[in-house]
Amino acid sequence: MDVSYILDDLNDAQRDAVTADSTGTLVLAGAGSGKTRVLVHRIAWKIKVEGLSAYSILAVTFTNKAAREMRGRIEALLDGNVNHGMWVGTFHGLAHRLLKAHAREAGLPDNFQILDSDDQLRQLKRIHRELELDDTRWPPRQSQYFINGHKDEGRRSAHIDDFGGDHYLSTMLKVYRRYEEVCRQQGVIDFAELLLRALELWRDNPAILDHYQQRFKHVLVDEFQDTNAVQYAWLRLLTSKGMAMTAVGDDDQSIYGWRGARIENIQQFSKDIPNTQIVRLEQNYRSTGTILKAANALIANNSQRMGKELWTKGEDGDKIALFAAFNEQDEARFVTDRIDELLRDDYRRSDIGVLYRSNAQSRVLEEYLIRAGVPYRIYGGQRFYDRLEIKNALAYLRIIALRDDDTAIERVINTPTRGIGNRTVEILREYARQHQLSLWRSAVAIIENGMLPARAGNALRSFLSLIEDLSAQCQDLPLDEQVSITIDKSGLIAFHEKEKGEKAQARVENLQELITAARGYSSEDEEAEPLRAFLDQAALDAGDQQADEHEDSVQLMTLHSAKGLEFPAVFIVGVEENLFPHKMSMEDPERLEEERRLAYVGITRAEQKLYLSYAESRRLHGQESFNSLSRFVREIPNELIDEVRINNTVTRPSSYAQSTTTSQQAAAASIGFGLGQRVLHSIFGAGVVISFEGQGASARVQVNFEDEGSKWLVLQYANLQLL
DNA sequence: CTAGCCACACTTTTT
DNA sequence: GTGTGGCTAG
Repeated sequence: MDVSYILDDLNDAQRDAVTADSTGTLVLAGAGSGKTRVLVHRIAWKIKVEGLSAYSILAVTFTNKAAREMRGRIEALLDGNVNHGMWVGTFHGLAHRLLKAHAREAGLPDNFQILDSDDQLRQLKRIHRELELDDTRWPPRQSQYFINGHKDEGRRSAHIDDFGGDHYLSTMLKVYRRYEEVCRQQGVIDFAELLLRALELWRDNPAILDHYQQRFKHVLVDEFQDTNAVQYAWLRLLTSKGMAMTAVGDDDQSIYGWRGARIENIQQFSKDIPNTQIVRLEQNYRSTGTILKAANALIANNSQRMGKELWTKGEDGDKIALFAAFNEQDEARFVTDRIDELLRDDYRRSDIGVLYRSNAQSRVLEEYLIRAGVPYRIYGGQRFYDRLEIKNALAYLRIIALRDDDTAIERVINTPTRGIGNRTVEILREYARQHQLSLWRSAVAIIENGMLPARAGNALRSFLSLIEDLSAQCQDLPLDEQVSITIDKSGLIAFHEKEKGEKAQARVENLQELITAARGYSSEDEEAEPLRAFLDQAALDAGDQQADEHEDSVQLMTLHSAKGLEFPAVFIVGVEENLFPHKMSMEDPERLEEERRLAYVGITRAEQKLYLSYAESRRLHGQESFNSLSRFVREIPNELIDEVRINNTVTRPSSYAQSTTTSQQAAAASIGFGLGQRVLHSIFGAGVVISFEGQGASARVQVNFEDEGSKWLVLQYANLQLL
């Protein structure tokens, strides 16, 4: 059999990775080095050459998009049917599949529902109210972060020590315990729970684990640097009897530490698995030599790397353009002007990516792009199935599928408003709590008992019959008609139509789009009831296909969402201290390194042209601030950078003390300090002013002290002396 | 119970 | 600048 097509067109390192015969194979795949290709070809190699059955292969990714792409490419490389029986999916999707198959053993009801982060937060808000916690002192978001953080590490409330009643910990624990209880009662599980339960399912049921261990002989993991503790433990458990595992990842592109990703898992891998072969993919097929040199130089400032240096056979290409903007408007103008120039040079709009650190930065860019008549698309942002109107529609469908879905009832019992106010819902909740019933059953009981005032009772009764009517009408109809009837009869369409503003129309359109999505939906699992399957899929898939627009447009996105993408021309805007690296991440060296990896991700998105820009003065959240050029730019060798000179603005990127512009000078004069000014503080000693913001009494300066590191000081109280 | 007003906060995001 | 949530008047 001719299998040369599997290895042709691969470089030596890629071939090593594809054909490696070790128990553990760790592929350190640099940006643009053909990572997915290696994964797909390795699967083909295992099947076609080593004779492994597709049935015994498990491939795990983080996003549905990556899973889809992998499946598509496997099909393209092998003939369509060969991959039948192969498990390819996201961690969460596979966990869901396992739990559906073994719900009882996992301690879950057969019809358990997934609680997405939005519903989780709403639930926590309710718990906070129930426990009479003051929202300002105890923000529900914090509880959410606390709970998810611990679950990502595999800890349930019972595993956490409150150190003898520490106030913060014991309060958080109280919330965590109550949350676990409510979830159990309602038969819902959140995203972190999905993974944790799947792990416990295997850990506590040796027979089930054994079944999957017999089956999966080779496990492949994509974006391995993003795995958290539970995901890694799950993989280890599955492969603990010496099955092969291939992990593909890049420690330099680990940017999700804040949501539980453990970069250490990469180092751990070769320690845990005897006979691990490490393959480095360093040849880059994406970017010019200049861009790669910049990326290499930047990332070399991080400690504790596995070590890797990108190179290309291609040309050095253009230098990196650096523009010092006067303010964020000037920066946006620079970006739009250059985009115009690129478009004149026959770049397509979709060839251009504009990346920023935080979402708030997109507004000004959008204004200027609109003014210049350049179509753009904001990539990422709110997902289709997360939109308010879509979640409302799905809530109705969920109630139709299962009356006892409390989360869904809470969401739409008074949306659109129908006279069921807080008081009535409170009575319902109380009744439900006391009698251990779902909200739906409580509502039925309360009406029968006549426990409500006439008006509220009528309102509630009409809600119940609305659902019953809807349910009866939807019986046996095709999925899209069920959706169509539901959004119409529930009054959601009318509700959103009469909302004011442009948003109203978009919301109605999204609801129409949901019908289209339902029409196009077909479950892989033909046994499952279509509505149920559709709802599960909606919970696990962001549905960004729906949000796709097809007009050729410039792509705007955060640096995080740019990971995995590439563009012939890339702009990275706002390369300023305090913004990028973000001020929330500057104190902690590990988080600073993660910011640097984010910069590395950004730079390596560019194929040919890279533009960096920063603003000497920036208005963000209504506050004006003055920041210096990002340290990340200063870590790029000078000879790779071309300073753009426009309007007599000349900048020297390599030092803090830059030429100042009039506005900065004026602001500096008004508070008495400029960037680079040496000052003396009575306690902290000598330091240098590295940025400042605000005016008058609220003016603050950031000083980098020689001994104490950098601190923000309120000017009024700091008593700084000029040196 | 609802609507309208004001205060407040605000990194990054997938499932 | 924008969205969310709490409070108050009708």
